[in-house]
Parts: sequence; structure tokens; C-alpha cells
Amino acid sequence: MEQKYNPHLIEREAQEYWERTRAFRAEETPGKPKYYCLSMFPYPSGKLHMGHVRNYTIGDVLTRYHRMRGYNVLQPMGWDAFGLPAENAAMANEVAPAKWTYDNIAYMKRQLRSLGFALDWSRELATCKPDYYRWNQWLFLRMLEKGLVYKTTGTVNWDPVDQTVLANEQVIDGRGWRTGAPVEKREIPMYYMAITRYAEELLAALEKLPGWPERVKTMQANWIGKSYGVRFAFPYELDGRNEKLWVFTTRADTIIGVTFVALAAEHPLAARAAKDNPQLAAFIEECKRGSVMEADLATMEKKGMPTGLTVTHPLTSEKIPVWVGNYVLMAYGEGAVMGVPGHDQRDFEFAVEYRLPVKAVIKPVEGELELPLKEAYVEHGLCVNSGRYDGLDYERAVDAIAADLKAKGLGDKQVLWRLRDWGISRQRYWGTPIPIIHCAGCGDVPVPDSELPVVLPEDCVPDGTGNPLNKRADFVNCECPRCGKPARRETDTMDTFVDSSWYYMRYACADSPDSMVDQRVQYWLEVDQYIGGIEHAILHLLYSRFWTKVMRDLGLVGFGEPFTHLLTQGMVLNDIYFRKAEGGRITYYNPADLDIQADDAGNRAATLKADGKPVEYDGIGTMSKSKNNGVDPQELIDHYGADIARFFIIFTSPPEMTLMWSDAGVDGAARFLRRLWSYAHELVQNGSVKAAAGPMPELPKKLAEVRFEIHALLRQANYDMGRLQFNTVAHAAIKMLNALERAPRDADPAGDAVIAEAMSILIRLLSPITPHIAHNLWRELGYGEEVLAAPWPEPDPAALVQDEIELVVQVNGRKRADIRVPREAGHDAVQDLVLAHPSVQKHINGQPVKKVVVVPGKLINLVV
RNA sequence: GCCCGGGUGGCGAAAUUGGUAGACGCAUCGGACUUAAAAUCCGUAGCUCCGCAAGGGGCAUGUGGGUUCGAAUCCCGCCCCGGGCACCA
Repeated sequence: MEQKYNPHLIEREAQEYWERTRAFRAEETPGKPKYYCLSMFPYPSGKLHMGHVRNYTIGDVLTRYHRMRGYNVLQPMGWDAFGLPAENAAMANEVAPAKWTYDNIAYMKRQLRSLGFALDWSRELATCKPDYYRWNQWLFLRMLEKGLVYKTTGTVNWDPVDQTVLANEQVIDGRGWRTGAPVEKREIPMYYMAITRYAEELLAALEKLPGWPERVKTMQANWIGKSYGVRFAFPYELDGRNEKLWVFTTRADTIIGVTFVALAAEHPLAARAAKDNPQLAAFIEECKRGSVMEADLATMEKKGMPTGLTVTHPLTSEKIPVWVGNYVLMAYGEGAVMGVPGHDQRDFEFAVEYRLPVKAVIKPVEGELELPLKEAYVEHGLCVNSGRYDGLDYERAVDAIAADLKAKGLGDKQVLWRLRDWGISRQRYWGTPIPIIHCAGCGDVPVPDSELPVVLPEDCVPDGTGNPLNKRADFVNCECPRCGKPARRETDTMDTFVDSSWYYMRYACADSPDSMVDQRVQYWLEVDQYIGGIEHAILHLLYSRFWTKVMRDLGLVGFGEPFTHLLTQGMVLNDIYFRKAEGGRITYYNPADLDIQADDAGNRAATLKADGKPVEYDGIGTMSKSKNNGVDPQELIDHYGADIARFFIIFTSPPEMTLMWSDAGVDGAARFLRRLWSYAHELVQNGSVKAAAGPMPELPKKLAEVRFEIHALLRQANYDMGRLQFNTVAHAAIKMLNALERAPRDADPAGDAVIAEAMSILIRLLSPITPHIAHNLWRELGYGEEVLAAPWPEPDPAALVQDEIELVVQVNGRKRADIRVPREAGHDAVQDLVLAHPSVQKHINGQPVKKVVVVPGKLINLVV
């Protein structure tokens, strides 16, 4: 054993050992409890960043911990390899997305290997390979057969200069990121997956996921958004026909207060009204400018214009004016809303702006409304000025009004979901081709299963002006499978969320050539622990749950939820810097490439090292490819080694907490592992550990205290392991070494026994976090062949028995003394000791003790 | 704008879920070792007041209220930061 800790040497040795022994190859072993530990697979953006290291270290800690607890563990890894950044890189460097992606995978795989993760690489997959995405296509066709996939139009961001569809991310302040041109909305045909058919189950099944964080379940429940309300119609006459304008409301109790109706700009009635009204047509056109993002729609200035049409109030028969409002969403409800300025703040502001009447029809249960209203009264209350509904509370009013509408055939109660169907068509090259052929005679024809996969050509180089597949005659031109005549292949590709909705199943049978999944999926799934960033709390996790239910209903798998336990890792943040070029194009710069000066007031000035010119600061955000603010961990690994990097990132913050990246403190991790090494080296030199094999002898008081401390720390560490708070497990390891270094050093066989036991505990406790040094020390100290095979340590109850306990004494809730009392001390004896304490005497100051609060074994509070 | 989190010393954090606030680590300062540096080891440390000292008191968990014998923890209002908002992944 070398005297100095040489992480690179021992890490290489340990990794070669694991490689040679195929230590992490997972086999289906019936009868042994299995544990499927899964970290979200990375997008191969080029290099790992700290968020990846954090994610995969957490997963590895859980993997190795469960392995030592006796589970048959699977921890796989793969690549979420389709996506937009590859196309952006292609435009910037004129390299094909495929080559860029495969090069990145090769580099990042080396980085992952150098971190020593216990991964079963034999199951590696990349979603851009035909043997993976063919099953996206295959399931798409099954869903099409079941009516779970359908085609309709959808709204996209359109860059009129590049003549291309833009991702939301590529729209900056309403303009295209490359051209700076104002973005327009455009309606195009798209394929949808009918996730709303599963809305009820996706919501209800959240309650059957006790292993998920509450916050994630709350977010999903709100996203699915079940609301109970009333769908009803305003009758009207147009072009000599009697028609109905439908709306949905959760506040039917306020229906008498309707003073206008507002339509989305895309509403068919708006288009009809605009036919002879150029001003309105222009306004509708204006509404179609700007991005499709909900955050933009919700924050923009509320604007409206009258259509000149009126409809009839279904209960009062009043004439109600119809407006077009830019804030009404076509995608939610009916694309039209009733306007009740008195009791909806948004309607109130709209009414004030356009001088529409405000009617108060709800009053508080206690007291009266102050009129005229200065803002909408949005609380539930009692109906007033509402004729026969006066005095009814919310529920009764809704019941009565729904019943009256129903009697007139103009409405009824209805459940409305906020969740929308999942549009999966992307007008992009680097994704799974949608397996459809367009035939002039037969229409949209599914590609037959026998012709799957529809293979994506890998040599296209996008240039930013639309999907390059459209220019590939060899891809586009084909025969109609139905009539055999020349036809055109669909060039849209699938949303990459399709890829990530089932990859965790494919790991179980990554080599299965003839089927999407096989019986091995039944062995490994569900995933016992899923680990990934909180940013995936809604979309990815919801789509995966949906996809699993679809596969279940197609008889492909026997379970309905993919992930039993979920750990949502906190984001790793870093500063963001950028420059905005003329024309609006934005370039982000990595903080590592900048010279940054900050003054005491927190202002900062940064210049690019390459040209010395200033760049702008854009606050902090998640490390990402798009904001170019990732920190490459490679420098850390090269300098300190994998164990120190892993220990540091585990040590520095609890897994679920957001972490602002800073490497301050990494020297502490390095110092700890060096101290551990030196301590172990000394033990090896003087042979204390080997000499101490055998049962624990009778211990003198000092050594019993050391042993107590070790076992108490272990008890706490195991508790923290169980609640996934790994930072304090690392803290416990440091405390153990501190305790050992403080322990009496005489060459006493009893002392050797305590130290030998403590080191075996410490090394096993550390082995999930710092597996290489643990592997090495376990062997050097002669505990066995490999720490991986050792059982997880449990505290010895006998070591945790104490003769004396410490009690805190408070007077009026403030700590005034500590006392040590024998463990068996009775209540009276303790009370005498407490009252005799001079500091307690002083603070009681002769006043009578009114109350004594006792927390057994911990605290006594005297109230005077 | 809407939904979900978070805010504790100079910094990362802990506090077993209402019971000693600041464990453990970083940085800082002082000391030891060394020709020197690095490394290593020892010590100190929230703020503030009284005291030569030993020691003792007060104030402190973003902010303002409230509940409680007792609040970082529970309740109400506000401020700031992060995540998501359906085409970034």
C-alpha cells in the first residue's frame, strides 16, 4: 500500500477490476429481490455537466447501497439522442447531426466510465438508432389503429424569413432567434396522441404513488386540471339561422352578471364576423402575431374588439355583445368565455378598458359589497340581483342554474380538463420519422409493419430553412402500400418525448430483435427508483405514465405505472452571459470563457477572453446546452479524481435542493479522503486491523464511548440513507474519522478491536459514495476480496446503551442548563437535580413554578 | 399571469419533522512543523452588551404579524430567487 493517496491509480485499478469481473452485469435471477435503479438518460450535448454528475452519483449511491443490502440491482445507461441541439450544431459547424451525436456519445461515455458508476453497459441504447425508434413507429401504428393517434391542425411558431417552424426556445421576445423577424402563428396538420382519454386515470393513480414527492404529484394534478363547471350556450341568429355559442364556466353562480362574451381570435364565429369587417379582420390578424407560448399569452396586454354581433343570455334573454379577446385560449374549453366583470378580475380589467358594464351579483356571506366595485369580488358568496337565485350559496346556485339551463336545452354540468392532447409532429429532421405515406388516391396510409423501420437518412445537414428531409427525393418518394401508385412519405418526425416515454422498458430487453418488449420487462419493471431533475416533473413523467398505460391496454406489459419511487434532483445553476447581435440574434457564452469582475454592490462586468469585449449578464439558471452555462466536470476529475468529485457533490447539498455551482469546498473533500487514506495506511503498517479479528472484548469506558459514537453515527447515517439525504451520510463519515483520530492510541487489543470494527463500518458506509477508495482500502485492511460483496453495516444495539443521558433544562422556553443524569433516574430525582441547579434557581428567581413540560430523555421546561 | 419549490453565519449546510439554532465542511485568523513553500497538525470564530478574567446577559433562521410553555419548523400577509407553462431536453 502506498503511503500517499493516489486517486488516479486506485481508480484505474478498481475500474479495471469491475470491468474484468463484469461486476455490474445484471442478470434476471428469479427468487432474488430485484432493484431497478434508473437515472434519466442524458442528451448527448457534448460534455457532461455538473447536473449529470450529481444525477448519476445519486443513482450510483442508491445502486451500490441496495446491492450491499442484498438486492439484484440493475442500473442501465443510454442516450436521449434525437433533438434540436444536434441540428443547431449542424448549422453552426456544417456537420451532420448523426456524426455530431455519435461523437458526443463516445466522449461522454468515456467521461461516465471515468466516474466509476456501477452501470450495466451491455444494455446501452441510443434513441437515434433504427432498432430503437422502429418501436416508436410500431406503437404509433398500434395507437392509430385504436384511435389513440389522430390527425388535426395545431398552432406553431412560424418564421416568415427562414420559412420554417420555430421551437418555443427559438422565439426570443416574439422574434425568430436567427432572423430577428416577428414570429407568426400558423395552423398546420399534426398528429396527436389522445392523452386526455387517460386524464381521469392519470389523476386518480397519483394517489397510488406514495414513493413520489408530494410537490410532483401536486404539479401533475394541477396540470391535468380537473374542474367541475357548467357548459352552456348563448343562442343567436346569424345569416337567418338559429345557432348557439357555447362556453364553459366554473362560476355558473355568476351567470346573471354576464355583460359580454369573448371569443378567441381563432374561433370560427370571429372569422365569420370579420368577413365584412376589415377592422376586426385586422385585429384577428394582429392576434395571430407573436408566439404560441402560454407564458407570453398570459402576460401580454389584454386587448379586445367588438364583433358587432350579439347573443341572447340563456336565462335573462338580455342582448349580450360578442367581443374578440386576445387572452382567450382556443385550446381550453370552448374557445369562448362568458365575461363577468363583477366577479372575475381579468373580465373586470377588460370591462374597465372597454367601458363595458359591471354587474355585482355575488355578495359576501357576512356584510355587503362596496359599490361601485373597485376590483372584482372573486370569493364565493351569496347571489344578489339575480332574481330567483337570490340568497343561494355557490353550490345551490350552480345546481339551480345548471338545472334551468338543462331544462331549456342550453347547457348542463360538465367536467373540464386542463390537459390537452399531445401533439407529436415536429417539422424537423433529427427525430423518429412518422410512419405514414400520403397517397393522392388513398389519403394517409400507415406504413405496413413489414416495412418498419422507416429509416432516417443520417447524412443530412440542416441549414435552418425547414426540414431537409423535404429535399431528399430518395426518402420522400415511395409507393402507396395500398394502391402501389407513386406517393409521398411523411417528413415530420416525432417529438423526442416519445423516445423518452419508454426507454426504461427497453433497457430490460435492449437486444430483443423482434419485439418492442419481452418477458424480461416483467422481471425488471416497474422501475424501483427513478432519479432526475425536477424540471421533468410534468411533461416527461406524465407522458411516460400515459405511454405505460397505453402499453398495458395493448397487452404489452402487466403494470400501469412505470416508476414506484421518484427522487427529483435539484437543479445545478450557474450564471448566464450573452451578447445580442444586430438583428436580434443572441449568443450565449460560457462563464469559463469570460473574465468576470464583481464589485461589492453585486454589479458585475464581464468580457470575453477571446476578444476582450463586454458581454451581458442574464442572471442565473439551470446548466444547459442552450444557455451555454454548463461546467465541465472533467477538470475536477482530472485534478482530484472521481471519488473526490463524487464525495464533494454528495457532501455539499441534499439531493433535492437547488445548487448554485461553486467548487469552494472541494479541497475539504480531498482532505478528508487523504486523511482516511493516511489513517488506513498507518493501520496497515502496524497491523492493528488484522490482529483484531474476533468478537468484541469487554471495553474500558473511553473505548466504549468511542464505540458508542461510531454506532450512533451509523444509526443516523442509515436513517439518512433511508430518507435519501445523502449529504448527511457523508457528514457522518467525516465525523467517524474524526472520532477515530481522537480515540486513545495505546496499542491495546481492545482498542484495535474497536478501530477495526469502526473502519469496516466507515469503509462500507463510504463505498456507495466513493467506491474506488473503499474497494482499495477494504482489501488493504484485509476485510475481504471486495467491499461490493460485503453486507451493509447495522448498528449494534449493545453499543448504543448509555449509562448517563444529558438533559436540557429550560425556564420559560429558554435554555438555562444541561444536566447529566443516570439513565435509570426517576422523575423526582431529576426534578430535585433541576431545581438545585444554580442557573435554574437564578432564573426562577423565587417565582412559583406554574407548569413543568417534560420531553422524556431530552428536555425539561419550567414555566414560571 | 398561472402552478410548484426555496430563502438559516463570509460560504455549502445541519437541526431525526414543534423541544439546546449553526453539527460537519469551506474560507478567514492565530499557532506548531519546515531553510522556504506545499502538505499536515492544533486552536479560534453568528452579532452584540457587561466583565481584567473565569463567566454572564440580550438579539438572531428573507420580512411583518399570529398560535404555543416553547417556532427555522405551524397559520396569515409581503419581498426576493429558482423550476414548469405543452416545439429545449
